[in-house]
Amino acid sequence: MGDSGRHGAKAPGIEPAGDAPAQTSPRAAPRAARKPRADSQRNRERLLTAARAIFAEGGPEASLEAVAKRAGVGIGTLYRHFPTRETLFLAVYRREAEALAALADSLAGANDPVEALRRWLHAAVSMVATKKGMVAVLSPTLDTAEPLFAEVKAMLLGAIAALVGRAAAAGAIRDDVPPEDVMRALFGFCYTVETPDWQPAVLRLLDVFVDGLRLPPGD
Amino acid sequence: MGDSGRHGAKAPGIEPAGDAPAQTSPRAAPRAARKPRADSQRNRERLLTAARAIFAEGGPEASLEAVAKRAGVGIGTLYRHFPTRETLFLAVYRREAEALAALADSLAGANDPVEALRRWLHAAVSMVATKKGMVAVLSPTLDTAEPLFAEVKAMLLGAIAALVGRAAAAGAIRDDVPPEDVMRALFGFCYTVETPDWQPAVLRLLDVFVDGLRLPPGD
DNA sequence: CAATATGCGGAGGCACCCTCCGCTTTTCAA
DNA sequence: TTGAAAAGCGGAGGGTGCCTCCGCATATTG
Repeated sequence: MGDSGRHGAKAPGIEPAGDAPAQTSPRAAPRAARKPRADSQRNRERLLTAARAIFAEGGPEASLEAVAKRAGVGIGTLYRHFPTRETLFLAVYRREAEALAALADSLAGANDPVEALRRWLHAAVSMVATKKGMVAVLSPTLDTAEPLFAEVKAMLLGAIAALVGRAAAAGAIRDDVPPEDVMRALFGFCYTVETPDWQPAVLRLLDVFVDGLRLPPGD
Repeated sequence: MGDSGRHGAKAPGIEPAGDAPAQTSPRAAPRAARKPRADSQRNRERLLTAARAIFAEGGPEASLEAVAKRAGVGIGTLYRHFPTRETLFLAVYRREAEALAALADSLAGANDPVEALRRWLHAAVSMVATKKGMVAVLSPTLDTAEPLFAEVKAMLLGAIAALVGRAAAAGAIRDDVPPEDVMRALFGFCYTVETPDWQPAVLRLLDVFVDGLRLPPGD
């Protein structure tokens, strides 16, 4: 903890190659925003690919220097693109969260809302299956108010809330279990993923859990 | 990964101050086994106390050098008593597992076996509550065949198996959920413990889960 | 009290984290 | 096309933690 926040004001990471507002130069500075350098984008891509691979096999604690080496760039480059380990995680796993959110949308019109919830949870598990790091990354930060992850968390939470809400509105499941709890259950079940045969076990647990949510159809 | 297992043959840790068979000296070696040195025992105790405190606040990744410093001993002493981080964890948390096993025994005679299971799970949670490290320590190694933890794992698994077995035998819950799964659920729910209000949430989830295990009382 | 087994402590080698800054490459205006 | 400056690159370096090794101190024993 020495003198931090010195260079942070200048360029704390690079925009995700999206919509830069292109601040019109305020003074005698160069006219407009420059085009991002080609090598920068390329390196960013290589880092993401490398990180995905390294995290997949080494878990989320894997060495960042290994990521840089695998990407064929210097460690400094890695840190410039992704100032923290978390930034890198986020970039790697955001895509997965988007896919899950989309799936929830497509399940929104299902006939049996409980079955839809169950199916979504199963899908979430198999999505996690190939990205061993994802759970370990998201779980601890699920509630740490880490602003970076707010977006991913919100996407998943939104998906769950929609599914749970529909089922509860239909009177098919109890309505006193907040979506946060369902997410906690999902990630929790997936936590010990190192086991042989973990996947069927987790699916079974999820089924039990969903059964526990059900209400008798009568009412 | 260099030359390991060099000094391990000599004294890989110190006996837990229990029943040393006192190998009668085979050759012209000193007469009998010596009494363990007093400072050794004292240091071991101080290390355990320090570790409990450090792990409780810093999680299981906390610095072992911090533990040694807090205990007022050198880092070498720590490693002599507990050759690996896991050894230290084990020593710190074995006591908790024993308490849980005892509780399971005392619940063995309950009238309502499902309620007994539910109560035990709740108790496990509040036991974990004060030892934030315990779950994080046990979960990843639950199935890693880490021989050191086999004992603790077996204790907990035995407790769960007894409770689940009784309930299943009584026809009160489904019988196709192995005790390993229940343990996985328990630890999984507890995984994200950093949240405000995590405890009521976890208890709620466990209730839902137990409900999911139930079978209709008919049959 | 002397002898010796036993345990102590921390220096030191290694890996990783993250920052900082001189040099190279790319972009853009003229 | 060209040259200057912005943008980015790479890795040295300081810090921390892990774990080992070994000379020194001390408890135990006769």
